[in-house]
Amino acid sequence: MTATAPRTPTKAQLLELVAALGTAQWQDFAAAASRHGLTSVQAKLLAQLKGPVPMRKLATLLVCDASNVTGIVDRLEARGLVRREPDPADRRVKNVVATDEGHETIRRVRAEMQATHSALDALDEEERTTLYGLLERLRPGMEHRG
Amino acid sequence: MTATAPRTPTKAQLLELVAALGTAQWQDFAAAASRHGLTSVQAKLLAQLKGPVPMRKLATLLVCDASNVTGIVDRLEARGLVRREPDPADRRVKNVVATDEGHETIRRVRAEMQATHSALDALDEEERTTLYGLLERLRPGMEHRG
DNA sequence: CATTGATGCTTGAGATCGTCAAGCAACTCG
DNA sequence: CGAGTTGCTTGACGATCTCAAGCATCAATG
Repeated sequence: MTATAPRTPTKAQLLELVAALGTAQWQDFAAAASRHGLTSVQAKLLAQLKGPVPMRKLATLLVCDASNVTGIVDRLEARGLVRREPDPADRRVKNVVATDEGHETIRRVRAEMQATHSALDALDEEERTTLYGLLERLRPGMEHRG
Repeated sequence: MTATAPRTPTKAQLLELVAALGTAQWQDFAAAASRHGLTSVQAKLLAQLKGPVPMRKLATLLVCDASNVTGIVDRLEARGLVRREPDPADRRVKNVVATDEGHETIRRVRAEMQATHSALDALDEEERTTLYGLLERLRPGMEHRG
């Protein structure tokens, strides 16, 4: 133990740091979205639309009530960023699809997350690989509470 | 160099993973807060109160308008979790202080973040140290946009 | 001391977010 | 067909958030 032996952080410290970074990234996202006239929630919904997604599925992904999704999609649709399309297999279902403008907008929001990008740029390839591996190990425990 | 060489993730993949974990942790926090009748924002404000904090400072910490803090503190105060105290040095300022019940409540919320805790438990000491070090390197870039 | 300007907090208006209860349409199964 | 379930919307209501306006206090200046 000479040069490279940082003390082991307590779980509380680690938790606090993870929380701080999560918050910082969310603020970064919210600010980028805001520059395009979107709220964080609207941008988050838009970010789910790689393809057609039923309203119900969106409620699950955003962890909120289905009735809430109705309003958010209403506003996005009014601005021409998404469309509601009938589902050919089930007439109850409405699939939400991002328009070209919608895709372009969320692409820009992601690109403009400067704080996050520059933070990640501080790591070299090996560090990113290590970080990715560790975060992947955290994921299972985090998401089975959906 | 033989067994341990996972492919380097793209920056986009890493970004997505960080976002997913941040969201998961936030949901975990919100759920724990909700069990104590608190909204996420109320709990987040409560979490800042290690000591007396002026309203203005809270607005800065929560990255929102000061008028917003007024309402949040109003509701916390109505439930006996915080108090407003006059600042002896500046009569314009009101310092917000957590009551004993307030401290106890936020302590429990933190303790009940099961998904987050069990996720961190999946790492051994060395991994936690490594993760902490990497996340600390990310921090500077993330927060100088406050 | 009086004036001017800045700062801290609150209030009110208005939009969004979020839940719950209720309702309608459509699907499923017996 | 009939009963129960599911998907979506609506309406009511509270919480969050911003902006503009207002009041009290502080700080600086003449």
